[in-house]
Amino acid sequence: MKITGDVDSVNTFFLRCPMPRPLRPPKTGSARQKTTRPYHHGDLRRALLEEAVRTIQSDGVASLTLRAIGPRLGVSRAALYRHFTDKSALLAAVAAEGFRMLGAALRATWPAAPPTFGAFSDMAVAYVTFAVQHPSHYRVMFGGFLDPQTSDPDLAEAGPAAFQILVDAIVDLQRAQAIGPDDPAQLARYVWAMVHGVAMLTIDRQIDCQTSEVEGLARFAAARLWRGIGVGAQESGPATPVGER
Amino acid sequence: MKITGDVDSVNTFFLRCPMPRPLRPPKTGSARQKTTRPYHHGDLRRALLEEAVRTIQSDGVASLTLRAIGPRLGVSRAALYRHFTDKSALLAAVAAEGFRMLGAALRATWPAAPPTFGAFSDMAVAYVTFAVQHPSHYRVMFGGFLDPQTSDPDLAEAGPAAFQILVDAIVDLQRAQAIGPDDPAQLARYVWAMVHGVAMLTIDRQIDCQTSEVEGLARFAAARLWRGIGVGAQESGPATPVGER
DNA sequence: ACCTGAACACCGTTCAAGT
DNA sequence: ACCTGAACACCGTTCAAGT
Repeated sequence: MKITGDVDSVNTFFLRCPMPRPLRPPKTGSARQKTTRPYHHGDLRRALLEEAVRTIQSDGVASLTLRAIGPRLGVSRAALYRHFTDKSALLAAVAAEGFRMLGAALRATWPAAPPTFGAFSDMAVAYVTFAVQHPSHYRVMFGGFLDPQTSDPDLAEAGPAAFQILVDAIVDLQRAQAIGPDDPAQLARYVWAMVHGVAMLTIDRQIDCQTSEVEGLARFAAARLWRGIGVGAQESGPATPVGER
Repeated sequence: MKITGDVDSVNTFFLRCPMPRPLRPPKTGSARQKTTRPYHHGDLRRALLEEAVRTIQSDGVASLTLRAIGPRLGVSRAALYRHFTDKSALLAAVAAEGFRMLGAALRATWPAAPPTFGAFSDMAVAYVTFAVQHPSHYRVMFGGFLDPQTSDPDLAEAGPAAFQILVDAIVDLQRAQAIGPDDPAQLARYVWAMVHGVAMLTIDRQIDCQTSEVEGLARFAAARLWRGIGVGAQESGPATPVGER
């Protein structure tokens, strides 16, 4: 078998993206204001969670250290263990928060009625956009850091709840006869895998990371997805969606 | 907006999979045979690489420790640094090996001629199957452990080479007029995101992990993908592919 | 109730010294 | 050339003791 296709194309979009990994922002004075609340912190749990997300955002999950985050808030390093039993509990809390945010973003795109291709496409874009705008949350949610079996109850509820929105949307579309009668669970897995794949490859910097281009790919994907699963699909989805280059 | 869809369905396939995380196999006698080669090891680099993959397979990437792997081969812990400059170099080597294996698996499914839906579907299945059979490699390749910018040259070549096979297949299909004239790069991103999504969600245990069911989903996805991107697609792809439940 | 400081058992990595 | 043993600067986590 001969390899023929345009060899250049791969180098133009695989492993390219000039955006540098953002550096930790300079420490502001507020990071050490133990003067105002030397003891009982207002909402230390919340503050620790936010500081953890901030750290992941700037340095990556790998270099998140529980030792550093307490002191950065003007608190001892053991203080964190009053609010999170261990590192995986902290990550589970980040993931649960992420699933809740993702769920809200998806829900916001879905109209009461009628379900349309436009709304479906918007939901796909919303999914990918969430991942691009909150890569720290997304990577914790899907980076394999969490034990998928026995996590904390908060996470065990938030994950499925977010996914259910996708299932519900598909059921809505089926009821409106906008898509065929395939097993909705299988369809949901298919659609989920699609948006998840785009999201993951994007935040891993393996496809374009510019927001506009990502939306273009998401809309392209949604249109192809629709033409694939739609009834009389050849004409109901846009042939050449926005964002194509 | 009211949540209506069958609530049960989510619990039946989100976060389910009884298969326990495999435990480290009991140490065999061969793991400590420093008697045969007390000094100059035959191919220590290769042995270290394999031991690392074995460790990731059983304990996960997170608990891969460079200290442990040398001694497990009957060698001091610093010996590894003669062959890999640091941990990320070791992971890069695992990833490069994985990309080469993946490339070979994909190439094997693609016939010299003519390109068909069957071959396209086989390639999708081969991609997902590779990930399921080599989850350690796959997670290192796509888990965000590697710096996508400046990795070692071996990896920088192997990754794009594997991806190019996908691009070439799409170009072949376009030349045979089996799929439409969309930008092949965009199509390749789309197809790649699809199989990557299925692969990732599967090895993260977020969708079914039984091999037969995964193949079913992969074939389902390939069929829907095809109906979406195929010319006169409604009749050229199988309406109800193998493995649907 | 919530926090602190010191401690324990780990890491990745280095380096003078050995063969 | 390749390997070793000890060392350094880190981790996550615990725990008696403080307020």
